[in-house]
Amino acid sequence: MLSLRENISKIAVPFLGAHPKPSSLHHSTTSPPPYTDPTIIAKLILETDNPETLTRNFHTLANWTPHLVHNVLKRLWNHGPKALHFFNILDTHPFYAHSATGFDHAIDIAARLRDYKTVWALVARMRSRKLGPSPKTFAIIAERYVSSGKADKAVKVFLSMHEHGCSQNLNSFNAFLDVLCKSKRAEMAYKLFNIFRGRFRADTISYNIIANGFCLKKQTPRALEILKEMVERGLVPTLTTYNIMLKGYFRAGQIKEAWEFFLQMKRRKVGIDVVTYTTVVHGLGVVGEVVKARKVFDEMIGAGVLPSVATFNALIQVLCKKDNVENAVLVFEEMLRKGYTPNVTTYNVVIRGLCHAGNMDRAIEYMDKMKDDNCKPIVQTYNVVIRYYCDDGEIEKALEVFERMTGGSCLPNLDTYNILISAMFVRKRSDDLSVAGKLLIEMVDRGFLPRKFTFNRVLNGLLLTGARSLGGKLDIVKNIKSDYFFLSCEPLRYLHVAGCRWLQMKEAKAVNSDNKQLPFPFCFSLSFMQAVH
DNA sequence: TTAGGGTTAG
Repeated sequence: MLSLRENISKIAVPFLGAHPKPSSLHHSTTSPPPYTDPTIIAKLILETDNPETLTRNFHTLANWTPHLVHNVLKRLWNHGPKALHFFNILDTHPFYAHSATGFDHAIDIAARLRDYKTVWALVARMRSRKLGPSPKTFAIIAERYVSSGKADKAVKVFLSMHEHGCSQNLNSFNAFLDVLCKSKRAEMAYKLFNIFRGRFRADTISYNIIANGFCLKKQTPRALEILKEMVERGLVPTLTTYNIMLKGYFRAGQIKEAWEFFLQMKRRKVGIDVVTYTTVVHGLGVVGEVVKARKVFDEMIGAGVLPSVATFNALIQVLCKKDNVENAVLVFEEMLRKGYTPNVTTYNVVIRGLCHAGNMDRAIEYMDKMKDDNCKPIVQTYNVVIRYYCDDGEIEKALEVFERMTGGSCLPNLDTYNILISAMFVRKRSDDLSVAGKLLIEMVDRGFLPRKFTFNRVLNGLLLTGARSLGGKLDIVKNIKSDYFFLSCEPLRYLHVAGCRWLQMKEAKAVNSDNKQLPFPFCFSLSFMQAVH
């Protein structure tokens, strides 16, 4: 039966539950002792439910460094609540004091959880310790606001930077424009740009950012206008400017224009570089011009520009997509022969190609081979393999890979949960549905907000199989008379009223007609339901 | 985390 990682063997950690014994600390000279290994520390945090134990152990350790803390937080990225817990434990450490980078990291995590109260509390704490906040801090906060649909809020954040003791300058202005542009808000960025370009003395970089923003939206004519304006103001385009435009044409599907632009760049001797070539190889490849892409790839060496790993990745990817995986593997091997070291992206591309060709076993082989090149599968690697197993109906194998993920200390992300939960509905087995329920609980625990669709599906599935409770954490109460369901999946509560929709309730309190709080599970009065609205 | 090239899916 599926254990869903409940039975993962506990790793031996020397300081778990007791003070470290000095004699046992230096048993290994080849690998670093466990208490300096961020992976082992992250595992310990994930597996320890007792906060006092963690606090005691972490406070007795004296070897914390910003670098170590950073690496631990990185590994806990997909478990926001635990990451913040860890940050808070060290914040009260008798000797260790968090660095500015540590604060930025924690702020990023809190913002991703949309816990803005914590975000601003951290900003205040940072300031009181004279660690910032820096322009970087505000770029992080702005980015999170924009990506959760609060662009206006992001603008306010930028404009209020100085109130938090952080000065605005051209760099922070550009960084902020870039945040807006990368989130497809080029129009808004351009408006702001027009208001402030005089005050901050907008430069080529500012214009490049805006032009790239329009290119990301496939609005190449707009991008060109911006660049024209730039030249009229006496600023000189750089190679980056041209590369932005080139990529923009390819992205917008204007292949003829892109090719013409590339030829122009060569003719005008703007000093095309490896980025230019990589853009062309990739751009031609994705529209199926594989032969031409390969020709450009071969041409660059003659032109004295060496391909980078990214160039190989581009070629390998397009061969996988528009040609044949075997040819892609040949390029992968060619790359090795030439002395290049593949990176995670290289492996991800090859693995995806193999999966797509139905060659799952070889995909797994490549996943195992990654460690030869000193890289480890990342969450995207696992997601690809899990997705293809699910598509093939190999649910057990998908779950095996999922379990292996945690064993390799890689935390699942929102995609992973969405892929797996969807897959739990194909076989229509009640066992699968309870796995879906457990996955749902787990993702909520880890700070991911499931879509209503996901919630509906899981709940309806469980109702169909007659399940009413999953270990007390996910409970369903059905009131036949008024036809509503209640689902509690702490810390979220969803209420389904008369088949309408799920309402998410945050910090909602259930009360009866005497305004007395009811214990869970309970039945609602109608007035309460309206109050929830 | 001051700009451009590789992973993800239509």
